[in-house]
Amino acid sequence: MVSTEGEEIIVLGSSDIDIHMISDLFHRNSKIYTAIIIGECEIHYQGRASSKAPLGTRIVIYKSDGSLLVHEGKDRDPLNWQPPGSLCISDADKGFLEIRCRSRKYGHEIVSIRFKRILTAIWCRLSTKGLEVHGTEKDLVEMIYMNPSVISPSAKVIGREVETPSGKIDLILRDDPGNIYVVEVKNEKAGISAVNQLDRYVKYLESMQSRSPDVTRRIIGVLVSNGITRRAREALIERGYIYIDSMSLKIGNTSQTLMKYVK
Amino acid sequence: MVSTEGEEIIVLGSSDIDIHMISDLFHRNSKIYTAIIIGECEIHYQGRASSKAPLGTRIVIYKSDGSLLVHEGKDRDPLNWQPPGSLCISDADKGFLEIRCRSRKYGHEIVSIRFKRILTAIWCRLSTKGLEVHGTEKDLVEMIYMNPSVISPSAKVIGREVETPSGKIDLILRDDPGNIYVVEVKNEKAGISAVNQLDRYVKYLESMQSRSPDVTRRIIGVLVSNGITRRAREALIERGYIYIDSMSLKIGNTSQTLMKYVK
DNA sequence: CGTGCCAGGTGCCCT
DNA sequence: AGGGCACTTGGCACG
Repeated sequence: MVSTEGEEIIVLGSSDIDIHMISDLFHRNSKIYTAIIIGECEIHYQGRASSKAPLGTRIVIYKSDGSLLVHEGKDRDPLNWQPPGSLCISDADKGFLEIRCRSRKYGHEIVSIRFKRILTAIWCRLSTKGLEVHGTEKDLVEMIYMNPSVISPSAKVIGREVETPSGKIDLILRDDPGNIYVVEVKNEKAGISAVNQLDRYVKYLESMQSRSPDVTRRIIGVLVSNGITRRAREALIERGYIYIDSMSLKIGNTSQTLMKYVK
Repeated sequence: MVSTEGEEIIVLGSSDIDIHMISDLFHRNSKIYTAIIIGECEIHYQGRASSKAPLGTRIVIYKSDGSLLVHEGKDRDPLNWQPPGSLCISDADKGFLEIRCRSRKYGHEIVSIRFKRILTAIWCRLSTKGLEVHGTEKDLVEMIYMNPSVISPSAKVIGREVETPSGKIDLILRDDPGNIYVVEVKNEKAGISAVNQLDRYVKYLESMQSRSPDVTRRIIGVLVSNGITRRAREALIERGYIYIDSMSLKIGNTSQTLMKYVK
């Protein structure tokens, strides 16, 4: 058994493996420590869907927040998992370590891991700091919100995160001629669904407008995204909407306007 | 240094830590072995977005398929990562281990991990078997495809995965009276977007039909899903479409029909 | 807590 | 390789 500096980390090598000890550590440490067990195991999952993984060598991680991950030697995503807040019970019966993990969020979900052989088992305290990501869609919306003239020189923001029956509209602008801009922002390459989404918003505003026909304004759909697929662009053009590549905004070209598109 | 059975696994405890050795093993083993390093590190990410993680204790996993994961003590998803096929370069300069990982898929993406302290480092061969998941949407579509009478007693399948400008229609059925059923299947709880999607398909088929007005059939939107949100249900009803809970199908109640909804 | 929706989404399958 | 889409999506923010 290899142990370091006041149980900051506990590492059990293959020569130290005792499944009763592991099972014991597993239960005792789970509130504070993250457990990492590497070994040959079979996995059964039953819940929203179901799966069965044959015997294979995998990494099992049980975090102190109650999330369970089972990783193989490929892919970013775990082979099997259980969401945060799940409860694992380990069991050393019949000479094999078995871990059963129940989800709290999805009451009926269960992952069972049966180890045929354990190569190493580790307990350690990991940080839970998280991080801030920049350059996200929210930032892009914020940028346009602070500088709506990138859409049209005289445009002012008249709405943000506006609720509709079909979803929330990122931004609504109005320029001096009275045109209304419905702006949908995607931080990624826009596909058909983005155009559909924008279309819904425009249609909704048009239907609202038709209920009070005293003021009738032109409603212009604007899609701001980091690229657009061919079919999406076709659908956008067919509906008479406008596409703006987000890169042309990000590089600070704030003088670029949409006036050339508006007759 | 703890090593077992012909390098099936290599475990370096804190007393064995030599960052030059680790850097060396990191480069030498990356094609076959998955590397797991636990220690205090700072992380910088720059790519589609950007992030910076302060000093914290984390697990770094570099899989043999070239995917990189950095996990903290919470959440199912990694704090930082790099997709499969990425290339990591480790560096032991200035007394600190630094790992830089570049994505092939997103050429400009880079994750840099700078270790202040390493608690343990492990190399092992993991399986890459994957698994088959059952109970997915595809299974549900297949089930209805094989047994369309669950939608309407006389219904026959006349289309599957039918391409439209707004996306693919899961199933199209026709019953003896000539009604057309546009079936959208969701394996999860359906929200507004699902209703919008269904609405698009129906509208599209209606527009197709209006082009050839010799045959005019009633087109009925059907949403099959595992639950539905309140607003989605309202929108569905307002448009005159039909909701079927997928559970009522899964439990084998194949005699249940929709005739009560069809006038 | 339900609902809606973005995500550095990822992974799969199709053309 | 690009596109469309499901996912045991996860995670967050808001009513």
